[in-house]
Amino acid sequence: MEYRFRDIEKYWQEKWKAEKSYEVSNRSDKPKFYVLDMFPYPSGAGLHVGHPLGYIASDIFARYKRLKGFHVLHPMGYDAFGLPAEQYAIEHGVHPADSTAKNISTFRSQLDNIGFSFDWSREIRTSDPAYYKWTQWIFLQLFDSWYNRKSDRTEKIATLLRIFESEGNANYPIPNSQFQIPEYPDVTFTAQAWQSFPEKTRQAILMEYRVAYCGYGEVNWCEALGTVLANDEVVNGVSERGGHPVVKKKLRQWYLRITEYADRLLEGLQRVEFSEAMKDMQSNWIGKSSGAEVEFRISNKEQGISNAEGIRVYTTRPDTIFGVDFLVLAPEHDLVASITAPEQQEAVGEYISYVKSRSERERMMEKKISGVFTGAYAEHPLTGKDVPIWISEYVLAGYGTGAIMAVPSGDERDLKFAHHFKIPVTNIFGERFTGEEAIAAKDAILSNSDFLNGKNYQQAIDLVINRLEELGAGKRKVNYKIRDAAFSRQRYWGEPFPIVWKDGVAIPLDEKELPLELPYVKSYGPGAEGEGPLANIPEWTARGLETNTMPGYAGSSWYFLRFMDPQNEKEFCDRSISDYWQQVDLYVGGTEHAVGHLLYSRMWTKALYDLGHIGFDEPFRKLLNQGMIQGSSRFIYRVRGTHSFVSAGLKDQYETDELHVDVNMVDGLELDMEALKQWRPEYADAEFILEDGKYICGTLVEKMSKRLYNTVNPDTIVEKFGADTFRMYEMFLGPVEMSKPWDTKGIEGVHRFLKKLWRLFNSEQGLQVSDEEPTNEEYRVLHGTIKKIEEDTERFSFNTGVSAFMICVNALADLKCNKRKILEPLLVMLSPYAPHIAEELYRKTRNDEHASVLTASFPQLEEKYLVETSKEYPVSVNGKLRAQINIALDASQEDVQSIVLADPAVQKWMEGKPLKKLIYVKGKMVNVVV
RNA sequence: GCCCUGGUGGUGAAAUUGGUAGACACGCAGGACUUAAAAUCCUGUUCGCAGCAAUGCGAGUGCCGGUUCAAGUCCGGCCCGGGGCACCA
Repeated sequence: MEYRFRDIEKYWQEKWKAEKSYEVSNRSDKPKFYVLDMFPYPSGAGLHVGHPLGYIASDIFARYKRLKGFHVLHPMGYDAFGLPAEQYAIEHGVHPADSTAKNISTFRSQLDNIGFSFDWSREIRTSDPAYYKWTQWIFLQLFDSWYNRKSDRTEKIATLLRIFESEGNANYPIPNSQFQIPEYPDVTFTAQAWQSFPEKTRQAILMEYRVAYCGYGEVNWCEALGTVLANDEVVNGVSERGGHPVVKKKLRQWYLRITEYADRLLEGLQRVEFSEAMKDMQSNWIGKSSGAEVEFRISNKEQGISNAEGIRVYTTRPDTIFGVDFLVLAPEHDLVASITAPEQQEAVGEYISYVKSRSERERMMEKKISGVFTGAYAEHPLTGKDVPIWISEYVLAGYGTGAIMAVPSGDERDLKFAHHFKIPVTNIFGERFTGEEAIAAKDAILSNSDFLNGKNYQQAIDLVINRLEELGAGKRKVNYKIRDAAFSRQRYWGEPFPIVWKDGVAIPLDEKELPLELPYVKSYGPGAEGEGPLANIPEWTARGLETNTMPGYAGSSWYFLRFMDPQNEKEFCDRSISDYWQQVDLYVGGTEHAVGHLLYSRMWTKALYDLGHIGFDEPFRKLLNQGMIQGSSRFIYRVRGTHSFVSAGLKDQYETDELHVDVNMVDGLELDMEALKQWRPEYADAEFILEDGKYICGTLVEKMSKRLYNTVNPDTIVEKFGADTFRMYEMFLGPVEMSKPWDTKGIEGVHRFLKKLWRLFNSEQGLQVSDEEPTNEEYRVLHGTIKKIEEDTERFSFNTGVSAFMICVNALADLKCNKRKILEPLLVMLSPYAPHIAEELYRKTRNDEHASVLTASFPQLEEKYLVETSKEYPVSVNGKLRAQINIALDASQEDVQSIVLADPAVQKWMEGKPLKKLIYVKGKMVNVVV
């Protein structure tokens, strides 16, 4: 009987579904294990062969853990809110809810084809009101919270109110916010003052503390998409999606105060198993640096402002303070207008408008040295000397204080600036500084620096900060690059905010009013200036409802919790259930979410933990990043202005245009010319210039994308070879973490392996399984495989795992072994990798309609079958392989020595030279040194 | 520029703590079965040299050097590819 994979796979997939084989309860005596994939955005393009890579890996691991006796939670759902569905709606008039539902059903049928063990009864969609009710609820918790720096926890606003009422805010200053609204006080107030504030002022002050807050801020505005984007959605000054230009704009926005969690987000990284690269990416994004804030008093007496204001700068190198030759302010800095000398007014004004005219992108592309002198001077806090104040675009308003002290001898950019504007440079590094290159190294010894002379960075930094603190001119300061996360989008297809605006005050909806459902609209056009489509709905605006919606990462920041208790209508997740499932033990997904989704969900988890809703503060215990499967594109070359296409090897003889063709029309490199003619009308009358009678295509590895005609649909692979072959082949391609181009060549090898396995059981006469007792050799093959599969699966080395099965089956085929006691454990081990064939054969060997590998256990390893009594050891003389000698495994060092030296082959190589040393590495080799 | 990765046959890749480099598979070459094809099976396949042959000798994991009886693996310096960050003071 041949291996009829289509029938087998169809049968088992239906059986699993009918019997709800993969549904899992929330209670068990077994230890738990939670395996989760980053859930997909259901795009219109459907799945290509790259998507399932991670799902297959996680499915193998989930199935493996079940066999190992764990109670495994392995759910799947859809990240269903997002921009592409809305863009599609604008272009095609299809409501996002409809196109999303359609896409989901395509995804589902594609996923079902591959035989995953997801518990579909737990499916969630972030766009489902029953789901986003709780997204809105969590938002309300964040809105009703503040971050208490003293306790280092998220706390209820009520505790802050009590503090304000009893002691004012002297001990709890307004968190560093870039969004202070001028008409409200950015000051400390007493308890009495608080009592006297009108409600509106109180609310405005509270807003400055809330974890989810609304404020005016510079945001990344994308005109083409008509929305605001988060920092991680902007790449090189253009939008990540679509590549549209992005400009800075001041708008009213919702934010998450993730900056308050920066230290805990860093600390938490030490407690999770993420790759070093991932941890680095997150730490760099958070960008913690420590240094000092130093105040320079303005000394330009003629302007009469010397008494009040000073310029605060942030520096990580306060030790170089004696090398300060000038200060530089960001052009947007608040003090620029007030300190500029009359004679410089015009130049400064011109410079500021020049900077405004430059887009973010231009600024990044061409790093020009530019700037202008303000005419003002500051007083050096230690030397009292006058220091000129400049403005330049290389100083960013958003980082530190928006002002720097420039030390040209210690900083490359400052030196270039000094050279460009011919500002004299003070040398504080003695001979080491030649004037050509700045000395940034921390081991440099300071000179020309008063009390810091002869000191290095380590020694000087404490001395100088202490001195500055004594003088009241500076203090220790930690800075972060991370910004509060923009949390609102001027879009339709997202969660509505459960917020009503009344006289400029944000009032949360009552919990009972949730979910606040997204209204059905006919037009998705933007509202007035910076407002979303919801602003066009009279009933919506009449209630004063917020017209922005939440960003894509809102729903995905907590979905792993909802999977634990997906149908709960009373809570987002029952505490006793989340106490059972705890963290996700294995989280599988791509690296593209390193600084977006992964940071946000970590922050939400910490907030929910602080507020007592869950019992753990890191969502993901271990993260496995699967690589991308890239497309291997194929090109044809059209001779310019003709219908002739020239084969790749001859294209240099013509002037040609390179055109993508569908990879599915190309076998290896050879084009199916008939298929091309049928493909599109413009190719119907194509002519070909061939080499060796074939048309050879050009190739390039690039991203797998419909647009490049290099996508391969898993359905076609499954149709041709079966799901088991597909699963094993994706794993066989290489380590899961690695990116690699898809190449169908080679899938035959895996398919052959499954056919060979099938033949071990089946001959023309039907099933042939023997109850004979296996030989020791057969047991050795089995137990060697058990050991290997267990080790490989545990360390996610699925590619070598697949190889181990091949080696095992080859050995059993050579031994003509069809013994039940060998084959059954083999099938159990194989079932995570190739579940359909394993089930089919297992049931047949058991001769029991109800037998299933799903209720089996991973076979127990019996070490005795791994042990051999003696072994052929390689013997090397001076590191060169000279002989193979059979040595008993329990032989002592002395025995080994006499056996080895007695061997004629070894004697020949020693030729009477004295033995210096004999190294016996057990189980590996023997090395004789002469 | 900074940080993180990786570099091994014609190809995808193995080698878990330093211990016979190239497992496993693709491709290729030859053979068996077959009228033929498909399917299946067997043999060979890092490179060079010698031999009818089994085999022997030499070289070999990006390059140069070091540690070690022994290095793909550890250390130092360089070259190249991939990913991330980028006027972050």
